[in-house]
Amino acid sequence: MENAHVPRIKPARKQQQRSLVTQQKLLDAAIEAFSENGFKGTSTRDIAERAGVHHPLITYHFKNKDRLWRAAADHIFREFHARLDESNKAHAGDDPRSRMVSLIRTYVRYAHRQPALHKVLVQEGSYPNPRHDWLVETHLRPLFQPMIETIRMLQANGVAPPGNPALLASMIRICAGGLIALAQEIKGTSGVDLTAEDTLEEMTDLIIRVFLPGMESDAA
Amino acid sequence: MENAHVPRIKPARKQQQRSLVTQQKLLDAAIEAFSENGFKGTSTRDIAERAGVHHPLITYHFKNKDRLWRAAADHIFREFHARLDESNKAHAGDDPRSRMVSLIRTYVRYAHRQPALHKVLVQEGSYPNPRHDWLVETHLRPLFQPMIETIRMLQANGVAPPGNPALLASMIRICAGGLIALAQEIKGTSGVDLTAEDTLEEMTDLIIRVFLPGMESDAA
DNA sequence: TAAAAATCTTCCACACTGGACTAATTCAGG
DNA sequence: CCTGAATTAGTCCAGTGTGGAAGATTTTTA
Repeated sequence: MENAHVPRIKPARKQQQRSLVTQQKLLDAAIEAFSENGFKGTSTRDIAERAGVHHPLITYHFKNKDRLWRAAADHIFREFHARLDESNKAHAGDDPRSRMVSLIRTYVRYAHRQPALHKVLVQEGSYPNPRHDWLVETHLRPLFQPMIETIRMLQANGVAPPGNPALLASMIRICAGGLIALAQEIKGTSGVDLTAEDTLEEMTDLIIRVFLPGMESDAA
Repeated sequence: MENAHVPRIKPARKQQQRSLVTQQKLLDAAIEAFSENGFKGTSTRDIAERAGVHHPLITYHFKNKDRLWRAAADHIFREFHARLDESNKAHAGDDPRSRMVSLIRTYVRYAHRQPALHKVLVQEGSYPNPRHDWLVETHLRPLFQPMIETIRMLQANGVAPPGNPALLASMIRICAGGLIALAQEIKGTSGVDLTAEDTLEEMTDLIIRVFLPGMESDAA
């Protein structure tokens, strides 16, 4: 059969279902492993084993360890970003303070479900390296700039305490994500179990009380 | 200082000076390396190279990688504890709020000089492991119990906001240490440079304003 | 159905790991 | 200034790490 008509340059076959499953398993395993042991401390064999697949599949699907790391980080942050957008849309009409409160709640909820969100950051942020730079450029800065603006507005309204808004934003973030990431340690030192839903709620309320002490003196 | 590693039997001869130097170099290098890449991610060869000594010397001076890690962590926390004691002694007569403020300042100052104080904690606290358990038992709990008590007192005085004192204490700590550990990232996302003295000062003041908003209504 | 693409499995080369072991050097104490 | 313990240098090893080659297998498409 010679159908030598227009030779399609790339037929582009569709990706198979099993491939997606394998990739997802590898991503999940990678997130877990990297968040525990950092980039250097994690072996591709460990990841493959956690995922229950043969380790050369990492090369096939993600090229190498570095790209797998980026894919994993990307996965986490995209997912988080999606939650954030949902939250923003749902509370678009609220007053600034309520919007901030929703943002904090969304953050806490996601950090609880996916502690790697913060762990990976700390693991890679401990020293200068290209992965961290990439993370800052691609995800962190876009996420934080709006938050800083919101804080600035809340300060103008007298809801948030005065001071460098970037610092304040970082504090809020680290109080939520950082504490959840250190849940193990906090349990050990003080008995407070941050994996429990009600303790999390308590923590969220405390963050709000501390960082947004002003009334929602909504006037504008 | 504890040099219980070397002489297994009777020290028929006293430890040589150069040995102490080597140990110190190894400890410093180990702190740096472990805080960057975690326990798993750090090779003894890397540590030896940073220290400028041959790697089998680690075996000679510290027996193995695990003991070197413990010695390094011990070094950091003992030093920190010493600073804390100084501070406590110097401000023993002050009112509770002033004592807390001094404690925060001491903490920030040391975390700035030795960021590994917090980095090592996060690196090892990311997943359950014997080193972390040891750290909690040996250093963290003894450090934190008094702090929680102080917070409780400040809450009674109306200086600190109400809420779980253990959570509040953890937040204060992580706002100081965690932010300093993430200085790299914060610089990248918001341009705020937490390695600069005056920015640090700003951060400290902000922490105090946020977490100890009440007047020092000293009455007792 | 059969060829071709996509996916998976089995292997290999080579670097790095923690630790053991011995030889060489330095230095404290007589 | 000699002697031997303390310390350091130099090698080695068995195990594990990474990345990739090449072949086997499954799925898609024609």
